[in-house]
Amino acid sequence: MDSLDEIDKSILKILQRDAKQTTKDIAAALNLTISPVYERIRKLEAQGFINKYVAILDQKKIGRPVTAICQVSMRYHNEAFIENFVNEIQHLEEVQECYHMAGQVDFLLKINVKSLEEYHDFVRYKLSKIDNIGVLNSTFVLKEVKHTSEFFF
Amino acid sequence: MDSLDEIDKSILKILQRDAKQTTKDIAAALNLTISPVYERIRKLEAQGFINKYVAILDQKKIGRPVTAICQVSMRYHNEAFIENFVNEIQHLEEVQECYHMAGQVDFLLKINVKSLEEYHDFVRYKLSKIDNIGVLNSTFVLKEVKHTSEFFF
DNA sequence: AAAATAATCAGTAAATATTCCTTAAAATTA
DNA sequence: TAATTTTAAGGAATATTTACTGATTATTTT
Repeated sequence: MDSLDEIDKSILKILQRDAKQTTKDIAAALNLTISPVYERIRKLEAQGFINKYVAILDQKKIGRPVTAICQVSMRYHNEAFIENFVNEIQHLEEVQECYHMAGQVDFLLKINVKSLEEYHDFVRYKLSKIDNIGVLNSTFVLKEVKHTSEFFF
Repeated sequence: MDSLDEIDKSILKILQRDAKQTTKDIAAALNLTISPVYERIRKLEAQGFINKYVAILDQKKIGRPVTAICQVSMRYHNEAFIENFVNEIQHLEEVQECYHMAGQVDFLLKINVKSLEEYHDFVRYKLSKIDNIGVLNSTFVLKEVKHTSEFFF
């Protein structure tokens, strides 16, 4: 089947915080031996509960301290324009997140760059080049109060 | 020193996509032996370029398909109220991201929940309970167009 | 050009991941 | 209820990776 019991949830909780924990460590934390924990993790991967394992970098340390939120509305709401926009966004490396929204604004984007100048270049030479963009509204993050990739259980 | 050369950047690029690649694999991709790659990774961790390694779960598969963007403005902009808000947010598991913003609105939050009903409960019984909240505006994600934790180089 | 420093290579012991088989528990069915 | 099937857990053996060492080569500094 495809549902999570309490042990599965505990494993996911741990791996969401620290994927470098060894099977041994996790087993010890859950009062189990290595084998069942190992098999459960492989199963969670195979069933698609776990998508991937990634390294999380330090935004400031790597020299990309500027985060902007950009809200975009399309001029016309044709499927072709929407599809084009969605496609173009995939190729823009500065865009970390992009959501098609309900409400006033069509898309909300989270953009990460080195500086305000780089943000300017991004908007002017990349984002604005996409066809059929109507309103485009940028605000900047003063402080990252919280940021996690964890889902709670 | 504390700056990244091209090899470091390549390593970080790889680890941001797939942290389960072995040192051997990465070494092969970069035409190096295991040792230098191994040492560089340890150094990148020690110097704080890499913060952590995490498992990324499948939002829908784990049954949490609703994402909301919630924009919050405070009634009064006292330091004490701000600090309190920031503190309270840390404890709310539904909040995946929270940014203190420049512009019209004080805070932008990304909330993840099981259902609209759960979102209602979150707003009514958790978020609204925080002192000094003025305006509170929610919009919902119709479609996640793009979402990555990668920083580009 | 010589000296000092840093990075890389190659090899090895220890730890971890992986496989396979056995046992126990739970659920299903006769 | 007992027998059967299914599922999860445990244990032991093997493969792989990690962590570390010392020697060698490249690079930088003076």
